[in-house]
Amino acid sequence: MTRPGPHLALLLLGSYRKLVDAAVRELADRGHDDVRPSLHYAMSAIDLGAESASELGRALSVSKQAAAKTIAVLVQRGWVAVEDDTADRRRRRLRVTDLGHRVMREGEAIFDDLRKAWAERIGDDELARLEELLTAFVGADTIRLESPGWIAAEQSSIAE
Amino acid sequence: MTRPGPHLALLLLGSYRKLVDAAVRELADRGHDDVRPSLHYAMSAIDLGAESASELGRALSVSKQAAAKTIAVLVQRGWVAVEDDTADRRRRRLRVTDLGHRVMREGEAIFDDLRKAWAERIGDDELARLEELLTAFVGADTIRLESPGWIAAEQSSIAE
DNA sequence: CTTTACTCGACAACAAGGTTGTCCAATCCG
DNA sequence: CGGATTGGACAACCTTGTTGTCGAGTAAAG
Repeated sequence: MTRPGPHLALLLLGSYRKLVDAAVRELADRGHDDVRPSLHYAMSAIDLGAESASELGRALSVSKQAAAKTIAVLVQRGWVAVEDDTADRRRRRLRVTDLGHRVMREGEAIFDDLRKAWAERIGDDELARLEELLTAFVGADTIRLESPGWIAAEQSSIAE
Repeated sequence: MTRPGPHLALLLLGSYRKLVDAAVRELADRGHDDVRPSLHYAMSAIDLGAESASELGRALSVSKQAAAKTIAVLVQRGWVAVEDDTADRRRRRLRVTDLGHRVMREGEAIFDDLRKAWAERIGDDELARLEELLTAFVGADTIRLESPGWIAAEQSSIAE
């Protein structure tokens, strides 16, 4: 046992990575190579209404240039399609393809399975309690599920 | 609420980032600019016995080249000193300086404070329980505290 | 001793996922 | 209308990691 503070951070990061690594590995086994969490969240944000690169950037709390790069990857894999916007000819409208939705559904199913496996080990109520505690810490009202980067952008009012 | 599986991953990542962001910010306020967690863990690993770049790489589960880059930063900031090894003239021995130790102690104190603030919000026993659950998930026996990257390396055999 | 194998660390190129800054075309607004 | 703003492309760069290559130093046969 080391100092409790840094250890807690390590535990949180370790749990996240264990979960994500397992999901990425499992997704690869099912034929979807190299699905990064960020790609999943980007598609999710598009589905939730981020129709253009700029909007996606705002939704994910990253620059529009970063969003454009992510979109380029998604398009190249055939998970997202872009079309010209007839109403606003500057914009390029985004749409998750059927293939993209399939990848998302598989990813979600895998995460659900992993969560279930964890629940079986520590108990359903314990896991629910854990999620509750984490939610309380992260701030339930400001949580933006489509984004893995919302924390940094959030107004930082950590208890001190 | 969205699907529980992905949400859990987001909660874990979010909690980690909230904790680390707060610590980095607080450390900056105290005059230690841009202390990345990886720098802290690298110094910790050096203190724990990683005396050379190659050893540090192994301790952190990264390539020796990546370790060398981290060392370069630490040396440039005066947190780590390198000396020639008289016994093995290939090696450059690493040592955390007094200044480095001071930064580490401050970082640990801040993490402890943040943990305490969290404990006050949700209760001491609840936080302890949370740590217990996370430890169980991450795998208590394989945990390597000095490394934020041990998870990925854990079950995928050997590297380098 | 010498040869062969291995290790250490340096250097270079590159990847992922971000960041700024610049620029132009299109749209909005006063 | 004309200026301000927005959308997106392009480029350069940062961080933190990855390979690959290499020469020098050490270890271990033979």
